[in-house]
Amino acid sequence: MSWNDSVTEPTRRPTRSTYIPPYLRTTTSNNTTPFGSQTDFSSGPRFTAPNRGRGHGRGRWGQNRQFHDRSTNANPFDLSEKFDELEVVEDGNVGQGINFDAYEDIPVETSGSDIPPAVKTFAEIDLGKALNENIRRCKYVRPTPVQRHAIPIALAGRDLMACAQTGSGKTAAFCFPIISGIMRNPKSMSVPVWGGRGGGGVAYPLALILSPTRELSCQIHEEAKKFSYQTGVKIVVAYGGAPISQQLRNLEKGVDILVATPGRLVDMIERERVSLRMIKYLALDEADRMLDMGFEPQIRRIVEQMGMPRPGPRQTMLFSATFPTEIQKLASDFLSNYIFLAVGRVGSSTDLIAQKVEYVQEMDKRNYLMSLLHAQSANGAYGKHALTLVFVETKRGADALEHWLCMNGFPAAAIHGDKVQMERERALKSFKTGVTPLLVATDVAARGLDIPHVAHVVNFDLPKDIDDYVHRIGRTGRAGKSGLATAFFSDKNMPLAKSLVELMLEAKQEVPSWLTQYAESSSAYGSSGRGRRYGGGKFGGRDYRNSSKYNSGDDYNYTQYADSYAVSDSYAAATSSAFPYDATPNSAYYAGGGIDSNAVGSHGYNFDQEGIVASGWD
DNA sequence: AAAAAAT
Repeated sequence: MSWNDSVTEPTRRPTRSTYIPPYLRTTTSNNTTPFGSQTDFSSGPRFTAPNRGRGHGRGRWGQNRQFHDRSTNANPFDLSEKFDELEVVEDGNVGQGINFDAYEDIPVETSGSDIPPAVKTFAEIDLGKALNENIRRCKYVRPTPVQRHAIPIALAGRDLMACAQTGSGKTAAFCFPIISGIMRNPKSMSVPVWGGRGGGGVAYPLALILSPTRELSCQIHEEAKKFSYQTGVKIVVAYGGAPISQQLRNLEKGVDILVATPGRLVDMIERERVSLRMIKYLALDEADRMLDMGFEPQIRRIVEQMGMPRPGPRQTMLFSATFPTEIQKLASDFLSNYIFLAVGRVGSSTDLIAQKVEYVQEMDKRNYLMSLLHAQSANGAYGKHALTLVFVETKRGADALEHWLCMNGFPAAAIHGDKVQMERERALKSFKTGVTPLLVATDVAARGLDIPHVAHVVNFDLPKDIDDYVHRIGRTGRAGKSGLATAFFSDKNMPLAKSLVELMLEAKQEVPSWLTQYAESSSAYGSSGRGRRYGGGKFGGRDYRNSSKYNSGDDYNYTQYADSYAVSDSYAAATSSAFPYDATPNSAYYAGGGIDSNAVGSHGYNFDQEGIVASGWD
């Protein structure tokens, strides 16, 4: 079945309010650069037009063109922040650092009608030459489990609600099909928006990717640029806190995929600089977050009231590591005959993250953290190769703890929503580069951010919601590497006890007996997060449509099975461009320079569970 | 109750 059978072919983008230079009105399908050869720009009617407008008029075309070329053709695979002594692994050695065992028998649940079968290799999917080349450049050898299932579904034009563990390659799972789909319809590909009198024209992106934080949008943009290198597919990012002018200029150069945070996008739509009329692909990253109480009205407005095509003509993909039932119900408004996909233990952390919970009184938290950091430091598990991310509850608390840590000789940065964007980015960068191997963060950093070398996540203040906990600890243990998560549990956290215990049991973690007792007594309050999963260690039943009161459909398939991945055939985790450090063997993480679990707390930790590399753990 | 997201 061809693409066009299942999805309405987009018409040519409107030209009423945009001017498309004649030489761009027909593009060939195999252009490897967005504009074809440079000679196209050596002459032509566009240069004969007088300068006008705001100085971005026709006379600037040549300059814009050059600038654009430089920005899009710059090789995105160069890693500016690569740590010196680590090298990108060569082809053939990829996978060396992956904990293959952890991905054996990974549970997979799919439900919905006519589910396209999963693939085992990228070669089985025809993503096209340019994308295949980029997959090679990214050193992705095999698709990750979520990619194996999600990509065929997306390529078949189907709507998708996908749950996959943190750090399992979700970004690529929705980017590849979008880029591939856009390339299959070269006629619809974007051309520069004509900057007319009174300020710019309207950009008509074909795909929209929304995410809940600015930093995450940036990260998705960076990833997507790698995936779309030399495909001619143009990707622009738009988010708040940065001058809108440059973002608007980027839009004028043409946009196929717009990555955005909601507020700035709405602003641009209201300014009539972006139209959603031509959107064919919509992806919500961290979809449950996007649809929770604070965000939902804004997202609903964007998706339902700002000119975007309806589900059906539009293909919608929702991704998250967690998907509460109530949110699934909300999300189904945006979807049409969708497939539900869950890879890994839904809403659980990966087995790669060792979770510890310490009982610490509020007043003792700082001292406890200090001793923990000293122990790490003495163990060599502190520094730019072993970053520690500390989550706190409030913005004020983040500033206070950052200050206190610095005063006590631990260079820390802090990131939260009260900082201006430049400070936020500076904090993140100094953390990533190891200038400050400590980052104190609010939930702004809880989701999606991929920071290599986060060896330890400390929940200085535990979140109220177990899902937030899942996302927070997911900042470590990424791309098949193991990590450590330590939580400071105080009396305030009683309501979380039950769901925390359930989660830890599901992840085969050792649960302290005091916590089990708390969980049992707190269950009297009837509170278990939203009380919906982690029960009985059984997997499945996550698609709310499968609960009996919803399941009345006839042509409805429900599949629950364990994907068996032979060890040697296991996946090469998302690799080098995004995660340039996979050459580091897992064991080395704990054996040298890593966290020795016995060194980080007052109690000896005796982990002996699957999924954790034994070395260093005794 | 907090956090995030436009100016």
